[in-house]
Amino acid sequence: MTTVAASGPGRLTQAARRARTRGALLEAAARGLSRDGYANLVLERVAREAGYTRGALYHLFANKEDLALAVVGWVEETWFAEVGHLLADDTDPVGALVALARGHAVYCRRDVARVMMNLAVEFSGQEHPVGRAVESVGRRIVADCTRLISAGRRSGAIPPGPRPRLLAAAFLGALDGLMIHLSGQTRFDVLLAERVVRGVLGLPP
Amino acid sequence: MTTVAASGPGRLTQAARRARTRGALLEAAARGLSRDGYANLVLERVAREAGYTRGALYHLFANKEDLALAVVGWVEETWFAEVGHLLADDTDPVGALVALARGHAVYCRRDVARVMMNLAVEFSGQEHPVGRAVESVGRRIVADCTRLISAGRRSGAIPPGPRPRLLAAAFLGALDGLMIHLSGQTRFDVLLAERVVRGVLGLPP
DNA sequence: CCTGTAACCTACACACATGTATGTATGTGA
DNA sequence: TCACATACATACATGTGTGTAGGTTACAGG
Repeated sequence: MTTVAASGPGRLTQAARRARTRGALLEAAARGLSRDGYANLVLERVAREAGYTRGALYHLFANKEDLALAVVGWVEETWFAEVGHLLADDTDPVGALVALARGHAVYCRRDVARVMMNLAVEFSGQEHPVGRAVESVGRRIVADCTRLISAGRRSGAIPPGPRPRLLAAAFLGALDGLMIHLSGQTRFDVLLAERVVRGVLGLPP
Repeated sequence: MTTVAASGPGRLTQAARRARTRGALLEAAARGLSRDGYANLVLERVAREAGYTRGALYHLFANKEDLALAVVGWVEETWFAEVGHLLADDTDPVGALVALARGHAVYCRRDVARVMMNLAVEFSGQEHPVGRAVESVGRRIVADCTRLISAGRRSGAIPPGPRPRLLAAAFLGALDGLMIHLSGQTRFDVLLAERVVRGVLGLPP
């Protein structure tokens, strides 16, 4: 019982405390980035919302940039775990793309979903590590979608048109824009997301 | 010739000087807002890009907020002059909406187009005069589109689905997202914009 | 010309947010 | 229980950007 360290009710091991604090700060930072973006994000507020001070924040993260990068990584992980895995199904490309759109719509019901879109817009055209990280995630998703669209073209399920790479970017952009403007509206989000995919791909309703 | 004031080559009347300087500052600010958004916009750089100093800027505009509001007003004007007037045509609702999408795609080829999207994202959920101005423009366009969609529903040109107000917001959101992710790509932008409209409205390709 | 006014620039004061350095309490292992 | 490391708070230094005040040049009317 030396390593477990007297697991009383309020007693936590160092690693557990660290993980809990880090998680709270990450979550608060994600909410903050969703609301205010990177430039307007003030670390004092992030720390306070998590129940700590900036001291704790700078103990867990090197700086503001490092914190934002951690949030991006965290969002990327959860997104791929909940939605992105649908992109692995190569047997039914159109079905997978539609499922992705529907899944993304559901994912976007959380406020955290705005993080990536916010940062993508804020850093577009800039040379900033956070912007690069966001773009990297975007490129990864675009690449997966491109593969599916190409497969759909070969099988004849998707009609001819712009090349797959461009179509994938267009599809994801339109989907993102849709979800942004529909924030809070959970009644028809899935239906509209599906309509957008089919529309961009040139499929009938 | 007292009022015209010796119109030599370099000689300008006061009002003309003022208008020219104001225009240059507005244009530089619009480019700046397109690139950096509001928070990251630094007035020193805006003034320098226009060929002046911050002194001139503060002589022409009350403050940063006032400058941004002027830019929003300017973009609103040019957009309605070039694209928005298409919304007045009530005889063919679907045709008008498609024309709007195509026109918006062309309009978005300019970098200035990102201004509204940038500011909308940055101030979404905030209580800021600039954000309110942007939202006001958005509401105006949504209202016009809603009217057209309702007309299309009544005439049977648009199939049933979510209520017109929501459909209009979805359509414009998807269109904006599309144009953002397609920036620079002028080869298929119009085609894809049209596909998005038809898709969201539930029309066949 | 010559005086007032408008356009514009330079210099300064202030606010605010980041990052760092230092201090304190709590957990960890011998 | 003692020495040490870790989690976290407080206080300070610095940079950067906005807004303002005081000058300088160009225009306008008598």
